[in-house]
This record gives sequence, C-alpha cells and structure tokens, in this order.
Amino acid sequence: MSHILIVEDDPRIAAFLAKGFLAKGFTSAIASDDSQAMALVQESRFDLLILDLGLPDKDGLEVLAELRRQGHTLPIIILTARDDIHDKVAGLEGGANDYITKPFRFEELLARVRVQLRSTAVPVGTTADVLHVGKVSLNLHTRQAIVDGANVDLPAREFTMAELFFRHPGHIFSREQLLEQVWGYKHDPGSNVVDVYVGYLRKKFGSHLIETVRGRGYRLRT
Amino acid sequence: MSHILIVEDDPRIAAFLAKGFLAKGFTSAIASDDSQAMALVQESRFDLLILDLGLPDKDGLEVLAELRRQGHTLPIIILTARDDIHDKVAGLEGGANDYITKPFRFEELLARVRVQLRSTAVPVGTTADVLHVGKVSLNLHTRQAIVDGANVDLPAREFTMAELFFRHPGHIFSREQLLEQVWGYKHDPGSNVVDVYVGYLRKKFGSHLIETVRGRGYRLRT
DNA sequence: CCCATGAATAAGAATTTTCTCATTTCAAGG
DNA sequence: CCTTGAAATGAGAAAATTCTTATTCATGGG
Repeated sequence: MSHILIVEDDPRIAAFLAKGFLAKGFTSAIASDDSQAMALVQESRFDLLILDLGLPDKDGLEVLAELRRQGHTLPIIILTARDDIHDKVAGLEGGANDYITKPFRFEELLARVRVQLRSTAVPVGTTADVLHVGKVSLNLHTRQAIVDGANVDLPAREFTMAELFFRHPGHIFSREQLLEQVWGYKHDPGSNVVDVYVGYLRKKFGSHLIETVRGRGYRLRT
Repeated sequence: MSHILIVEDDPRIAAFLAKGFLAKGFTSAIASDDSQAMALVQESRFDLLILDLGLPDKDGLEVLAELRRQGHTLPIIILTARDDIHDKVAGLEGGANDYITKPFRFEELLARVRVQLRSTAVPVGTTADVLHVGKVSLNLHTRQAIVDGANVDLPAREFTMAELFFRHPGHIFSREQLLEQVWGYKHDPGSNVVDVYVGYLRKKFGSHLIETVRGRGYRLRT
C-alpha cells in the first residue's frame, strides 16, 4: 500500500492522522519540523505528503518550495488552519496538489488522498521523468541537473553521459563502453575524452558522485 | 491555451465563470444540461471540465460516472452548493479530481484549475516518445528529428522550439509566446531570434511544415 | 502601382561545446 | 622511497551553436 509522510508539529493531530491512515491500510511517518521533513524525504520514498503550514521553525510554504526545487514530484496536500484566500492561492500555485483547511473531516481528507494517489498511478512500462542519486537529480525532460536546489544546464554530451550513469547506479562502465554508448562507434580508441567528460561532470555534481575504479572504469556511487 | 467545458444550468454563474476564464487566457464552452455536456465532450477536445451537481435533468454525479465509464480521463472539478460530506466523498471517489463548494472565490477556483492542468502535463516516457506530424517525427528521447527516414540532429534551442510546435499542432504561437516558452523571460523584445529559428527549422523540416500567420505568429500545419 | 509594415534571409560576431594533447598528479607494488 | 602505469587537469584549437544586424523579399492596403 502507499506510504504517507505527515509533516505536522501538533503531536495530537499527527497521531490522529497516522492512526486514521493505518486503519485504512496506509503506512505513515511523522515529521514535526522542516528539517526532519526534508531529511525523511531524502532518505525514504513516500507516495504522498501531508503538510501543515504552521511549523515552528520554517514556514511550510518554504518546505514546499524547497521540495519542488529539488525536483520532487510527489503529491503534496496542504492541511492547515490558515483559511485566507491568498494562502490558498500561494500554496496551490506554489506546487501543492490540494489545500484543505482545518477543521476538516477525516473522510474528506481520505477521499482527497485517494484522488492524488489515483492520479499518481503510473502506467506500466513507463519510466520516471526525474532520476535521483544522492543530492543530485536529473530531469530527463529539461535535461538539467538539480544540485543543492540549483538548476545546472548540461550540454548534450555531458547529459547523455550523466543519464547513462543515473540509469545504472553502481554499475562500472569501462572507458570503451562509455565511448560506445555516449559517442557511438565511430571513435578513436586512443582518446581520453571520457576522462575529460567525467571531470566536467564532477565539477558540476561534486567530485565524489562519480568514482573511479582503477583499471576498470567509472561508477556512480549509490 | 487550455479549453474548459463549464457544465452549469444557472446562466449567470456560467457566464461569470466563462468571463473569468477568458480574462485569464482560457477558452471555454458552456453546457446547461447533461445531454449537451455529453455531446460537447464527444465532439470537441477539452482540457478540463467544471461540473455543477445540481443539473435540472440528470444528477451531475451520473454525468461524471458516464464520462469515466466512457474512458474520458480529463480532469473534472465539481463545483456545487452541496456541502454534505457524503456528497464530497461520493464525488471524489467517483472520479472527480477536485470538489469545491459554493460560495467560492474565483481565485481559488483558478488556482485549482491550474493545479489540474499542471498535473495533466504528461511526463516524458509516459506517452509515446515520438511525436509525428506529417512526414516529420520528433524523438523526445534522442532529441532527433526523422525527416524522410533520415535522422537529423537538433541543437537544444531548435529542439525546444520544435517540441513546442509538435505538442500543439495547429496552434498559433505569437513571437512573444515563443520567446517566453523557448527562451524564457529574460529576453530582449526587439530581437528576431524567433524568426531566425523558424528559418532553421524550416531548412531541416521543409519549408511548408511551419506556416506563418501574418501579424500573429507561426503555426504547425496539421 | 506604390508604400508601409511584416517576414525571410545572409553574413558574421560572440559564445559555448567538443575534443586533443601535453603535463601533472596519483596510487599500487616492489 | 621509487617506479610505473593510470588518471586528472590545464590550455587551447576546432567546431558548432546562438544571436544580432543589415538587407532583401513579400503582402495587403490605399
């Protein structure tokens, strides 16, 4: 079943939600502030996020913005006491998928959660639009990488190489394989283009993401 | 822009909505009962449907069910006076994507419409990876065009522009729209880059595929 | 037919990407 | 520590892309 992250600082509401979801067959985790939320999203995969706007530290809208900036596409439902029309519009335009004001009926929340999960159901045989490894995301559509929340443009060759690595994290590619896959068959085997391009990617992604396996080639850290 | 079907028997509300949408750049059509609604959906393609539940003849929920049974997947937003929790749950479980109760603020409706249209934007890989128009195909993954069976590489800018045209065949894009969509907001309005790039694409695709609409912009022939 | 405006094109400057080569740095084994 | 092959890097040439400017061409109205 689906896994839901509840970002809510009031422990009573959080527990109420978690219990309700459990009864309906969903699993959940609770984050009581923004940093916990961000950490949990990084390390574990959730299908949906319930977001309270009234967090102690940072505003919930900032959490929303940060998540979207990092390229996360999971559905986010804002659940808050703020009834103001400007908040609603800001939330929805800012990347939330739904906005519910307290007090609310659990049945309605549940129905809205189901709507979101329904629309997320990806047809079989299709792939995701964004590949994530560590702190770096690769948007296959815009052909940009997102590193620490910042968009980085990748030239064609660099992107092709990055995509290959991101589609096979942990796999060791020899220089010959990379030449073949990224440059095609038509190439001078005495060239060190591969080395140079690995260097380019490291400069953009950080030097630790792609590691060299001496004598064998390169590999994307998992 | 997007095309919205408003199913609403109260002509004043319908007109209010239509006017509001128009001001925001959406086009719309109005159906005042269920049979009109069904007929319009069959004959024309809408991007979104606003559905009132209190129709004179048939219940709006039946219209919803019938549309979903026929396999229509367009987003449907229920907009109704019925505030009852059971109606809400029935609507959302019955295939609606959102449920708004009257009285409502137009800004909120608009924000929710945008949420739906945003989520309709199909990620690469979920639909065919190749768009065809006439004798030209566009491979969204390899970013090549195929013209008369021959692969033609497209540089980034050309490809982005081509993709925009291919995703909306027949639609007239003004130069400003193209600048915005392909180059982003950061641009000199006195430039004729758009003209130049249309020229580049014509050179590769053949001169007749993209036609100019004098005084208005360019359009992909269907 | 002529004019005015919009559109197309040619040419080339500026910029970015791509790739090579030479040199430096590194790592493992003796 | 030294050697040696492997890997990384710096510099820059070559090539392709991107964009501007100036000019030519086309179209529709008077």
